[in-house]
Amino acid sequence: MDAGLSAAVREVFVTLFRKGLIYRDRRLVNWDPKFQSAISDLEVESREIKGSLWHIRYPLADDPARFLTVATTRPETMLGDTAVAVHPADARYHDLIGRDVLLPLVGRRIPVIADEYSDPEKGTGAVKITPAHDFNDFEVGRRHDLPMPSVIDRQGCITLAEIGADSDFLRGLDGTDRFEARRRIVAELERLELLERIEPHTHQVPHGDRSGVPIEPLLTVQWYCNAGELAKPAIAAVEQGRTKFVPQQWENTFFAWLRDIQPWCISRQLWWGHRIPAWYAPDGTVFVAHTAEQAAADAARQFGAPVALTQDEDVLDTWFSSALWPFSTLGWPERTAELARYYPGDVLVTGFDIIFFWVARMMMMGLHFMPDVPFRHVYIHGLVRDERGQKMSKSKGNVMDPLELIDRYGADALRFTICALTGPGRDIKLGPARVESYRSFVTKLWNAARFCEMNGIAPAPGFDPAQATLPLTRWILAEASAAIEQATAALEVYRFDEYAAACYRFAWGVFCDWFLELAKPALDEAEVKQTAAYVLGVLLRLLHPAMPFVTEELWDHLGYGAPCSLIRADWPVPFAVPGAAEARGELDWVVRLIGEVRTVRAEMNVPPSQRAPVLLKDAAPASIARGERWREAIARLARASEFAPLTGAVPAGSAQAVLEEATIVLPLAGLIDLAAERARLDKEAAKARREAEALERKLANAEFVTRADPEVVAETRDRLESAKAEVARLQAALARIR
RNA sequence: GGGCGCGUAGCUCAGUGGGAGAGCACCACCUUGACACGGUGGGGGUCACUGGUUCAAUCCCAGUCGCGCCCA
Repeated sequence: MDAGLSAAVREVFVTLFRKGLIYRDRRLVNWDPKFQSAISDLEVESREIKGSLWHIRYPLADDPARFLTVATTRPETMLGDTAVAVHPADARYHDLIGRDVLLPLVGRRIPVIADEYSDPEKGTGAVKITPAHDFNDFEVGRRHDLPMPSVIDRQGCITLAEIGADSDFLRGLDGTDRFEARRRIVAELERLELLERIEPHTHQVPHGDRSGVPIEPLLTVQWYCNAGELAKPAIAAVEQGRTKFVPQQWENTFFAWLRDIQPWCISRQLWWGHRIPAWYAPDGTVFVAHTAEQAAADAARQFGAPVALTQDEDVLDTWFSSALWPFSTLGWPERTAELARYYPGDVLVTGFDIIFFWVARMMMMGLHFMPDVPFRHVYIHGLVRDERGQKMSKSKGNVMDPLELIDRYGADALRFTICALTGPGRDIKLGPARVESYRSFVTKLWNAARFCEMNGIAPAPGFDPAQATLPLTRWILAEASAAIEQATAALEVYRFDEYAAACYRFAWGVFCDWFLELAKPALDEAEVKQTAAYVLGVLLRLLHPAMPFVTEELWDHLGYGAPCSLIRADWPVPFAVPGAAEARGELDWVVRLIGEVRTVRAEMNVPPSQRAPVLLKDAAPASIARGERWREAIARLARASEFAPLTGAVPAGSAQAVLEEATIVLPLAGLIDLAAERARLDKEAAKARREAEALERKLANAEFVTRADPEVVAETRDRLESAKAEVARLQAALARIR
């Protein structure tokens, strides 16, 4: 054990012991017969077992001809029965309350008691009470002050030590395994005709989650921590928002567990772990101290002479020391500089299954000893499941080895994939196909950077986005700034999926698809090159958390900084760009123009190799001017042989599309099927008409106009105007080719 | 039994009280000057169901059905 952490553990144990928050107690524990140790409630899992409900006749002590029939799932525990309980309101058994029955096989007289634990609906309504081997029975035993003899030992075998034996049958059971004992007891009861019937019964049986064997509740002396007391500040801290769960709904899970927390059994009978700092004098007096020497000194003072002490053999539950992790790792109980700097932490990232085990315990201990919350936020992520949503498990054989995925697709691809799939409060389904598709994105970024490098694009140290003069550069810089804003906002609220999407959209859909394409003819201009380098630098910084290796490589190689400097580079912040709105208006128009032309050509099956003029009819002078400025891009990206305003009539056999006030005319006589073009325009017009009609209906509704937000009404009117205008232009276009 | 979450395009999932989205997959076309791990375009959804609130519901409320998880 690490010396520093051991010191923290001892300090915590001694302090809590002296405050009475740690104590020894004889209670029922979950005993794992395989590991030969107590385990916590959380390490117990219920498994559904197809068992039986044995109905056993318990004769009345003073009227052996009459029976009280009890139903049980564990007949072997009957040796330790000390009562039979019936519900106080159960008329069937009313006259029996207070009388005794004779415990079969054992012959002990045990009372019939009234207790609400007994459920009249279940079994026979009469339930045997074995306080030393059942948690509910233990509580009943406490309420009625019943004896609590143990009849099963730590190995899970019958022991007669506490009940004695006066028959060969009983003596023969001593030391037999609990399940073998069950068989023999059932057989003996049957022989004695005390077994009324056996009913098939499916029920939940507690199993050790690691050992896989049925848990045996055992009455033992263990060390306990008063978790109920320590939980109060932890609950308050979350209620007050000093620690916040993300997603917030997990607070319910946290509260539900802490508000109903049981005494925490912290001792374990294992050979590994922090040994309990408690020493016993020969008479059993316990001395809890930081060291053996201190304990010896305490004992000597108390007894007036030195006495031989033996240290407790048990070790502490691993979660006891884990609970101290947020401060024990920083040197506590020393008041170190690290502790001052790093406690409390900002965020704990973990899975929901750890909320009970670790998060709650770190909260309890942190608040008690520091005393402040150990972290401000607890981010609960989903589980990584296989492609079909199955939990990965070795026995199912559906475990994915991350190293194997990394070998195949790269660490960046795997990391970005998980980031992109991590929605709020949801498990993720991961498979090779998903990783493969995001690998394409890594490659895309790599190729974009390679293209930049080939064109001599290199970071310009003094570059200032505010000095940009061109529509193209102003536009991409404004887009970059918006991407920074989106990515940052997403990360701040732990929306890793939105962060990944914002980066993906900007890098691929804007930077690669449009900026680089539009910049191609202008790559000899310094401002364009510098802007490209600047924006690529923004992208590398934005993507670095999700794609550390590729971004780092490009950062170094392209000269953004020294090797390994990207991780320390400042996170990009949004910036102002002069004339951004105008630039965006222009570029959006160009993109839409090219898009419209592409759509029409593709739908009319015009092959890209077939160039055709792009003519603008009824276009405003500003639109014509815009088109002139982007003549080259329109030619290259819209496969235009020329770009010009249309004067005069639309040539026969033209395809048409509407862009705002203008109609795009593509003279494609002989290349397209005019009937198909008419059908296409018809479809477009019908769509626009449906839209216009829906908006008209809405505006015709007086309630809508008077009660809806005026802004919504105005926006609806605008939309109706443009829909109607589009219908008119499409109809005009149709009329020309009829 | 109590609690939480989920049902939106073929798949995986975002989403918002007012125009249904993305990625992948699919179909068609394309060796257009980084990228076929690519480019361009396209088809595809009664937003599980039933009621209610509202001028307006995929979104809010109630219930039903189905799925998952936690606790007992």
